[in-house]
Amino acid sequence: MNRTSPVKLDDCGLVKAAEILGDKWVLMILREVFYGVVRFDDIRNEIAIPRAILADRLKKLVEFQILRKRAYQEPGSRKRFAYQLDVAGMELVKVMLATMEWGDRFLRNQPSKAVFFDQHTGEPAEIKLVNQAGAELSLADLQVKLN
Amino acid sequence: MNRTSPVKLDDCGLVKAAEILGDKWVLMILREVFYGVVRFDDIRNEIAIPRAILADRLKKLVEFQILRKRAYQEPGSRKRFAYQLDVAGMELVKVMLATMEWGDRFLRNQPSKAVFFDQHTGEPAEIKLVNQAGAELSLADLQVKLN
DNA sequence: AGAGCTAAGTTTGACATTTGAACTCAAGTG
DNA sequence: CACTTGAGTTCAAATGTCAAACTTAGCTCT
Repeated sequence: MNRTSPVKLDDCGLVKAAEILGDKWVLMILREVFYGVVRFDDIRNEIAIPRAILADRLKKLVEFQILRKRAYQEPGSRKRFAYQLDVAGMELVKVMLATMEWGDRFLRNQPSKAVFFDQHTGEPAEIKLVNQAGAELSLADLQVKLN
Repeated sequence: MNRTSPVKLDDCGLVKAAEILGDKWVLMILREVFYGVVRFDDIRNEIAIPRAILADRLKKLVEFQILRKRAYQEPGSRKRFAYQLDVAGMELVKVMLATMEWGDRFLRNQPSKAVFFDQHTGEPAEIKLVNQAGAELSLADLQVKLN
């Protein structure tokens, strides 16, 4: 039982992350982009998000270099825009997969419809909390140290 | 470039998770609880959340069995309530740590103030995306299969 | 060249949520 | 018994969200 947390809000990555990722539309947009749905109207059709909100959130995601906006042209079609994963976006893969797994397990109570594999070996890929030896840990095994 | 995602919204754990975790206050409340700050007014002092919002979010978190509300009594003090992690809440550890790491790296651009260790061996604990052999994978190594 | 279509937005005004401040209420304490 | 404290509720004002209508630029068709 602590009365205060050991890390100040300004020094906490989770707090900073919450300002962007703590929004249901942001998470749903990112889901689409991870699945390769990258155009304004395609995203809108998928998740039924209001246009103004989608425009606003995409702008934010681009600002934070989670997505980048690129013009592209399909053969025989006019120029359009695609919102692709930028560096910070690609590195969200662990957050996204951990969240998806948790949601499947505790909110859907069903095995995930989408399973991810190492495309080189064909083995299933997993998110794990491990020590240096590779042994899996749970919350109770952890200890915090401060820098 | 896909026009639609391979998984329907209703079948997606991430979409369900977004309905709860897609809220900045929920993430900040959970941060506090993970750090052992578990009382209404203590949480409020830490993160400056409006009372009405805190009451509302705690209620939701209890409904979804992420937290549970317990009366307890400190010696020489009156009865109070604590919001502790429930089953689904403990299993959020990977989501929380992955999010914290990402925030430290891409939004703070600094090493995390809090580092987590395996308390049995003293080794640092890490969140990893791995194949069955334990080799680390990145987004580009992944392939999706559908159930 | 002009009319029409389409992707990607912006604007609008109604509706819902959030906010900070004030209030409540029950259980101890001096 | 008056006072404090933890854990909320209630309230009006500010802010955010929504669906529908509008805008704009670049093709395409004739």
